Amino acid sequence: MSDAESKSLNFLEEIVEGDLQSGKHGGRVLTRFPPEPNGYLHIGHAKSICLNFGLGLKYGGGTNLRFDDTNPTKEEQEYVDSIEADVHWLGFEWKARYFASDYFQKLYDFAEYLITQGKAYVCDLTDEQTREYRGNFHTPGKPSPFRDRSVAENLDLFHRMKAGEFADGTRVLRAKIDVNAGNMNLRDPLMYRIRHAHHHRTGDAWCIYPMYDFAHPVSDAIEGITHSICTLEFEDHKPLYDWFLEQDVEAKFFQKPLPRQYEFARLNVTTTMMSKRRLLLLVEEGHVTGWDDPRMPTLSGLRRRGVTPEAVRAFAERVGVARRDATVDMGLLDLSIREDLEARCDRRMAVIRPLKVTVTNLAEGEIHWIELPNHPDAGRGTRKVPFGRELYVDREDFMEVPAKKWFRLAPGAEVRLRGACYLRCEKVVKDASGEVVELRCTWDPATLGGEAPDGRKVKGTLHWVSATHAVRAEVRLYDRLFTVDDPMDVPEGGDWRGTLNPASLDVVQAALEPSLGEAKAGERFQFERTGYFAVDADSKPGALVFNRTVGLKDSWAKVEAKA
RNA sequence: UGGGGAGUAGCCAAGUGGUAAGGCAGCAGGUUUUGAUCCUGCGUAUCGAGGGUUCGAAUCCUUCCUCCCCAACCA
Repeated sequence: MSDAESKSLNFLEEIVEGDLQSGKHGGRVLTRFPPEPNGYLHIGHAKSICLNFGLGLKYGGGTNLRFDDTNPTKEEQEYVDSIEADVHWLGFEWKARYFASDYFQKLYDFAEYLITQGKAYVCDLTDEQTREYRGNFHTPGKPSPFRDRSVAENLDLFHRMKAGEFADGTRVLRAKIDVNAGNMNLRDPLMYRIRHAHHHRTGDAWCIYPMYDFAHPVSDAIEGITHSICTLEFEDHKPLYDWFLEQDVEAKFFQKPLPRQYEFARLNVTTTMMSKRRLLLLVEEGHVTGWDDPRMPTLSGLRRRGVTPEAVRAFAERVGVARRDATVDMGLLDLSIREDLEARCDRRMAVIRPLKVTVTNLAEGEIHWIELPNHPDAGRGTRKVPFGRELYVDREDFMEVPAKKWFRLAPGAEVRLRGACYLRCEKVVKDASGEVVELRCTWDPATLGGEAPDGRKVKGTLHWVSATHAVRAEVRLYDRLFTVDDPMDVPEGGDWRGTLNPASLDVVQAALEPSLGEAKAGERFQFERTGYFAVDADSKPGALVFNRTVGLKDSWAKVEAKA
């Protein structure tokens, strides 16, 4: 990173630094990450987490994890657990963990206060009528016939709502603001609705639940949040956020200065989607194996694929923070992953699609154990790899009619087998259907180790595995989940599911060098010339399973594409 | 036809009146027993468009255009 880049602050950092300088919050910085526990965290949330926790860390403050659990019909403990695990995995520690439901009593007390101030009223309109009265962008709203109930009546009704006297949907508590406001959020928004539902934390203690717009600012204020950061779509909720907090005119509920909301653009990434609802559909309809399917943009999916938290954080850093809608190329995530894995992974040889090679001038049973470095950087140790008469190379590394600039195996061509020797293809064996099933080759014993004493050069170096020593493993080759940049951009009447990539998963039986036989779930390797792979949770000794985390950059593919 | 945002190279993104950072992608080389990594070089971006203010504008004013969000008893 250059100096110029490291010095430029994003607009939120500028705001925080400005507040720090003016002493607005007495030098305090407290942010919060407020997920609703109704789904798994995805890469878009990662941006928000890195932003919120990053600000807390950078300015010596902290960040609260607060579950926004105000809707009992959608939220579950399972999601609470996964979210906590994901935040920890990403590498962040919250200063405190709260639930909006921790504040149900305080919220209720404040609502009661607003009623006594004539700022809130109980409304008996049905949801349909409420919508009608609210009007739309072009027509002003009409005041609810219940708008002018007396404080005493409102108080009584509100108490009885809480006591469970009324059925779901029969009454709501509304803020009395402005039924004609251009900002629809201000047309007497709902504060409470009746829901005789079991809440994952408060059980059956409540049958009225606060709405987000009421609960969120109040929760922020209770916790003493200084900067409440959310995404752009909440921008026109800000007047409401401020309105609620400003109604505490006697300062009986909150301490000043009040928290302030700031918005940034949410993250979009090509060839995937962040909609929790649609992600859920992918799971439910079986397009993926679960929330942690390695093709999912969820943190649990990325983790299972073998992505490290460091890579995700680096990605979030690169993506930046601004207020304009943006869609980042998935390639940027790939790059961040490769960059991280390049340094940390030991190298191994694995043949993804085995093609048999017989070294005809090598005696049966003659084995050379070759010592190979674990990493280009010295000091990372070595391991031994057996070289014998029967080998496998990747089918992709052989071309019967070589293309221009093809450096790999072809009839008569000589290549290097990584760490072993020079090898020349003498004969191609095909089966009845014409498919190439074996290459008969000769090696040059003088090149043992991989270099020719006579100085002759070879352009291609191939990975290989001894067939007699190979460890078999299932390898899951993952690719983009969708075939188009924006899966939602489908023609009229089309279904986004139609853009799902039918080849997003390719399962193959690979042949690995024997040292990989001991690989444990979670371990990561670079399979030389192929990509980065992680041992899947499904993996067992004797039945190994590897996930392709990301492929290596492939400049041959580019040459080929241009031809 | 209401309210709120945003428009800087293919994708992100700095810049806040003094004459356009950086990253990614792309292109061209070099090193290389991974066509990986690494290294070097390469961009005149009508700063959405027009008009204006100014010695000077991506930055100020003005008109216009385009895109995004808002009419859940969701968050």
